[in-house]
Amino acid sequence: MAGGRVLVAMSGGVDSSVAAALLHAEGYEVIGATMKLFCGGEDLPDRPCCSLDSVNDARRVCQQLGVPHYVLNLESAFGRDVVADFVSEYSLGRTPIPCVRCNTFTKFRDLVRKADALECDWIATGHYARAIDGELYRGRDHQKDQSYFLWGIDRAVVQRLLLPVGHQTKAETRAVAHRLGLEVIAEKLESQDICFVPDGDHVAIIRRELGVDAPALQRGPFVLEDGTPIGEHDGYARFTIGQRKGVPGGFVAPMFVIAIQPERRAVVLGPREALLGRGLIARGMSWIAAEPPGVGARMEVRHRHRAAPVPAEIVRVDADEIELALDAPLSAITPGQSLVLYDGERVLGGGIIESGLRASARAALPILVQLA
RNA sequence: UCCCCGAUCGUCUAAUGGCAGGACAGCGGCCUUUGGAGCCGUGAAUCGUGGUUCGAAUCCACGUCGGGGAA
Repeated sequence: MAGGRVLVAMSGGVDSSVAAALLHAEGYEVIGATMKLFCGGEDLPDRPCCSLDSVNDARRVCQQLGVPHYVLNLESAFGRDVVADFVSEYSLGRTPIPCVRCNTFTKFRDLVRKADALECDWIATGHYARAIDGELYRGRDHQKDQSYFLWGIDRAVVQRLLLPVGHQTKAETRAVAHRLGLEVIAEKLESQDICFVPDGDHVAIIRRELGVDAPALQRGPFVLEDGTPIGEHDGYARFTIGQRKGVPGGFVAPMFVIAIQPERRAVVLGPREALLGRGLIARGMSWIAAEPPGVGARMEVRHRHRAAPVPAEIVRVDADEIELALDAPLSAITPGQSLVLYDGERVLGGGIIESGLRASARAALPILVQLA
């Protein structure tokens, strides 16, 4: 039976509540903490994430467990490290993952400092991933695996990380919640959307932060790869690589966004095959593995959440940047999204995708285009 | 001012006298701690007015709009 004091980041949802309950049952001295990330002081409407309901749910779970519960204000740091970056990336025509920034900077850096102040030995969350002997692994339930979002955690933090629900499935987590009498939160819905953009309208955040005159929100051309204009869009911040929704129709086959050119406010369209890439470059690498891989190393990589890992080889790597050659082409390699490298179940590290290396037109094609 | 050519879902287009069909976009659902994608489902059109015909998107007349043409 393990022991020690653990700070559990509690959102008020099922996963983190069960994490706290499991650790408490195992004999840890649990302290619950709910982060306040973006409300107070602003005139924003109700926000699910740090709404009173969420804080109250977390508090009620802590009361039920008989453990202390704190609300920690990380609002200014979150605004700087997550929201500002989010807006900045979109204005560059890239597609950020705020959850990754939140994990890297807010949850597993700033919150850890709070844990230190409270003299905690451990830090815990409700993520579906596993931390074992200072290494990070995918969640046992690959359908729920959230390791993709966790590559930026400092190696030293992984060594004191506890992720109890990562060893079970979502259904098991709910079952545990019922068994432990946490009826308050046992059947809460999965969180969705970005926490500070509850209605899914990320453009509204950009507008709020940069104003209606921001270039990313102005009209601009839809063009084909050869430059042929085929219409207008209402702002390139509304698009991401691989997107089909909102693209003009009338072509023989579906058209997708294959590039965004902020300098011309252009959204470039092309057929599905044009999305394929045989390699990619990523920056801002963070290594969790004890021994980061070098040139020639083979591994599996994921270039987006819920994508199956695919085999790849390191072509070039330096302190900050890495270039990979993929065994088979990947679709829609998107600047701003995360690249995560795996050795089987183990997370080696990750970075931010800078660019995809286009599959050659010839290599790309036993392609379809039906419609006789 | 005359002569040609053209006009079908939001878009691109099938149907040449016999139930207006498809693709893309849209909308809804599933999936999902980013954004997407994917899958399932669904609404949507014959430029107008007359005429011929058992029956008109289709043939005829006039009109409207668009493109082209030496008065």
